[in-house]
Amino acid sequence: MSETQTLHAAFAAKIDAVLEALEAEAVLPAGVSRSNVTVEPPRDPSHGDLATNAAMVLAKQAKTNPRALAEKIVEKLSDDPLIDAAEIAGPGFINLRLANANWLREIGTIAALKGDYGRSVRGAGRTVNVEYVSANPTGPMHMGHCRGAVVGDALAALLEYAGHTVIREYYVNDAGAQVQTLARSAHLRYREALGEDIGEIPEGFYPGDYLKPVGQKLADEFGDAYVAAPESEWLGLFREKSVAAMMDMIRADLAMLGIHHNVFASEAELQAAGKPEAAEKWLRAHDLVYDGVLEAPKGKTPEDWEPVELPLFRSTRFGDDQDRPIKKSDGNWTYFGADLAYHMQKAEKADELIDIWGADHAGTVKRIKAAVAALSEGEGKPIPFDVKLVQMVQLLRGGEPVKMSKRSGNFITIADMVEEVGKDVVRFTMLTRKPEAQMDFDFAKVVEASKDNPVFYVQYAHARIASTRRKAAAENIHPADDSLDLLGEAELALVKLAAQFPRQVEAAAQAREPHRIAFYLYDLAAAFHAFWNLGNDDPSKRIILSDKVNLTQSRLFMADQIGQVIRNGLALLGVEAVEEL
RNA sequence: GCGCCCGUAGCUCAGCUGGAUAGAGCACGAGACUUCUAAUCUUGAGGCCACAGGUUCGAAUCCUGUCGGGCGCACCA
Repeated sequence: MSETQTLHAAFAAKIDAVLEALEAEAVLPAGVSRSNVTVEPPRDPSHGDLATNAAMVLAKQAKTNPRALAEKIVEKLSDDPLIDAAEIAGPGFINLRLANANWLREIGTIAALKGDYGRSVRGAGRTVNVEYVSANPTGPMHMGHCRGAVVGDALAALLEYAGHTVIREYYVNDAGAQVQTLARSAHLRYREALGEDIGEIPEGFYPGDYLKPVGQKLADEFGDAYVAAPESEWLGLFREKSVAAMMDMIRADLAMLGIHHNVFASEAELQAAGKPEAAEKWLRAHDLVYDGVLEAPKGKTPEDWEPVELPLFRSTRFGDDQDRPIKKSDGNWTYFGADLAYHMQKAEKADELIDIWGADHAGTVKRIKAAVAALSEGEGKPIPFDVKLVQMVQLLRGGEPVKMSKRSGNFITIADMVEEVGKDVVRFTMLTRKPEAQMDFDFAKVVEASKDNPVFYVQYAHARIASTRRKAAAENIHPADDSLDLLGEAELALVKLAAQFPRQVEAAAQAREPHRIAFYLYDLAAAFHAFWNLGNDDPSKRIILSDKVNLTQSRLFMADQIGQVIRNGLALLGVEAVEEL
């Protein structure tokens, strides 16, 4: 065990070694799968510090009963000096009571590892591409994008912390009809900037004021050169310029949330490089694309529906309800056709792909998963691919829904939100709910400085620790670790919870669920507040005791490490750890 | 009609990929401020985990069906 191995890692390894040994003794069959074995703190603390289900999970494979197997495991653990007691309980749990030295040592481990306490190598450097946001470059970021942006960003940070190499990617849909509309809308604003009265923005154009500066810039750059020119002369140019302007705006919006992507992948470039053609060719060669006619949609048949022959991808082979067109009848690629090629492109540089989508795209998950399965399995290296859907957020203000109208360009933007309630509130609130459940976001509630608001609660715990340190420093007492053995049960209980952080990181990363970190931090903060308040009833339990310098130094040192864990967790969520409120 | 997500305390939500007696916050009842920040804490009450079957040593968790809520169901993105 190295100096800086976390307690969690050490005991997981210990159990693993025992099982390995039992395998060598043929108590367990060779090559038995240990993936279901867990080592974790039991819910009920009276059951000890750690519990493992190893005996129950492996009993069947070992052709014995759980308790008999548990005895063999306990036998190997009982002479370990770091374990005070190993007991078999219930149906075959093994409960471990750890020597206090473990926890005192863990305080030192946190202090030594600092910002790296909780960092894991579990990901083994495997490259994961997380694609998130990918909002169309036709306007500012609005609320609909916010949750996916925050969840994707926190997930990326979490995976990185868990030992993966992470590519944060944004797919820029700069090739479809929507960006042509953008270009035409920008052309209107361009004429407006040159003094023309354009009146009401017509139906079918983007009406938002955010295009005015774009028009002005185009006017400054090109004068009146394109006012009367045919569309063919300016459409491409204006598209490029206005998309670039939109992306600048989007990047600025994302920066307000603390989000920065590594890669902005252009759909137009993807198409210019002939990637969709290459994908189609490959799929046709493997009989996964054929020319066929779609059935009329069931339930409601559109009036203008007519059967047309199109190149179809056999997504039904992979569980989709219908084969899906990759090209439109006008010869352009469908969104799906290009997206399929795009995923192939992402897979070239990653071992694993994750997409974060809004729930309104749920209907297209099957086809894209089918496509990735087809492309990667066909090439003999299946790429794990996951689409995480984030559900809708309903905006409220004092319980009343906030009205928005997309048509008039009147919607709540991310910039509005961050300005009103702050980045930390937006991020933390979005992360204190599992993404697949719908959520309400009430402007009135999230800014309340305590009640329904976990952000302040967690930050307050961190601020209290900082304030205590300042207060002690004024008395010339500073944190020190040379007499940690003065710490009692109350402190150790807190340390035990903090020691769970590395395990929480691994579990959250494996499940791809950053919200678990938020809930864990809430629990840790609650434990700290409770610890703090012990000093109200019993002054000897206060952290600062002027007449007991050694104990004070130790408590300060311990508290600092709790603060460190809170900082590490908040960093994963992209939330500031403040020194005072 | 079909697909996906959700349904856990009065309300808002967790529940660690199937574990031991299902947990927090708010609200409600009872308490703790000459303080290291009471922006906090202690304590009580509150549950047929939507419903019905199934899988097994064991289910809130997995499977099937029913009911209820949300989202989607073009060659749109």
